[in-house]
Amino acid sequence: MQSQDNASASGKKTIIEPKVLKGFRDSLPAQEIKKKEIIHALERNFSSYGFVPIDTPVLEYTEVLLGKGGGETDKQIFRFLDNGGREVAMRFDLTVPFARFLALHKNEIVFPFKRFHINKVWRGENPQKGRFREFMQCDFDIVGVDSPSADYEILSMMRSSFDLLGLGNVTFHVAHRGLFNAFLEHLGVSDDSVEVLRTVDKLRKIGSEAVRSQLTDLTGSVEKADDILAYINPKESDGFLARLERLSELAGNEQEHTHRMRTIYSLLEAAGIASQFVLDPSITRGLDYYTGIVYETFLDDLPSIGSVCSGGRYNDLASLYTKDRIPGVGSSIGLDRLLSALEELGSGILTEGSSADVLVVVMEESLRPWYHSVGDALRKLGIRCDVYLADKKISQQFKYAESNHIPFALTCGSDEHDAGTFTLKDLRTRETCSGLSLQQVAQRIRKD
RNA sequence: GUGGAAGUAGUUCAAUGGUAGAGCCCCAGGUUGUGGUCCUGGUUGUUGAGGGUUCGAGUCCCUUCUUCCACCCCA
Repeated sequence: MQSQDNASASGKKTIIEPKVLKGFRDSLPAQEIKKKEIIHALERNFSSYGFVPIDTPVLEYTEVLLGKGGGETDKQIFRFLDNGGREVAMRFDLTVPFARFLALHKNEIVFPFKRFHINKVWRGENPQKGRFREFMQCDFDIVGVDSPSADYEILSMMRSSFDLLGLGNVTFHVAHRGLFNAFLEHLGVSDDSVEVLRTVDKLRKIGSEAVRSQLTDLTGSVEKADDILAYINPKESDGFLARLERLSELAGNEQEHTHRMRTIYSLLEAAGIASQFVLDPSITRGLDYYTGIVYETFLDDLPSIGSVCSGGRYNDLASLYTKDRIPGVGSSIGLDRLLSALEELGSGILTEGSSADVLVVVMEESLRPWYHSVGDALRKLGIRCDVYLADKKISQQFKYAESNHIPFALTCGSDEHDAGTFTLKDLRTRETCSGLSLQQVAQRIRKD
């Protein structure tokens, strides 16, 4: 604003186009308030399980993020030389930095260690529906212990998280990577296991027939392709345990992983939440570091959006950075995708994002000091209070409140000032109540 | 990275190759010790950007950017 004079003095001012980068976006208050609400709800839930928050730097050494292999040119990560000539990269997930974090701080951490991490990550891939170059990820993991209890607790926390977001209609599809690998070994195709896993992972997307032909190409055998399809397509009628037994048989009566899954399931049953968990052997997760249980989460009311929370057990994640073996199990919520799902489903959890509980209307400019003191008094009573800051007509002030979804207005003039009473107006019903004390005002607002 | 569609006011959309418009929003004013109606007036555009064809381009052609959709990929 101040620069306008300078600009006119020097003729035309050059305007810089206020654009944002491809795949990046601003978040306006209406959006940001909702996002923060979700995050707070999740944080409260995680804390209630004894999880603690951590953070890691946005930038890491490129070699740390890419790992030793680092051969793949496709890695779509933001990387550059910093001013000191260091090769740096922006984190593309929260898991790899966490592994580095564990290796570095393993002696300062008490295991089992339960942490959550909600923050932004960056990937340079092409943006499309629900996929951006900058997005929020929400990770929660238990490391330092390889037990069914830990596996169960992550699942339990996933369920309670969706429940408290008003998304009770979710189904968790779980499988076991170790069991699947045992099956592939039994079948004699373990050499191609990574490719097979990736192909199987596409089942939901490209369908049975396409997967079958791809598997045939991959294994060079129609029989083997059909065997794999038989593994990943369980009978509809079978329940969790019946499916598990069948998978175990197909894997040559595999015992260890089968037993683990049985134990996890019994924990889910004991908690009374087993019905929301489906054994779905087609879930593999494309990532190759998973070794145990893996899972993806689908909204029953909006399956088209895909998985909104996925993860699994990895028993050698930190091995890139330390000789110590640090087992872990964790899960990750795609917050942006979840938020768009909540909006599409019209979830009641998302309020309209009010900036304050009450607006103190400035009826008379001369009373402005008093209005400010009333605001302070209400804040001390725990009320979010907005005192109108400009010199505008009352109608404008009401419009301001409406635009910001502020539910109440305090409309007091000299009469109230002299009498020491307050008039509160409910802006939604337009009901006005006069002669209130400040405590009564706070009480009415709180009751809302 | 590959392919398809689309970009016009803050927003939603118009405009046979012939002067860029409307609704909503926004702003100012009128009326009112308390805003939803009403009245008056007003702002808003390098038609995403750059080039070309044409007497003339929002419209046709090329390039580029962005968005959306699909593929690839998803550590």
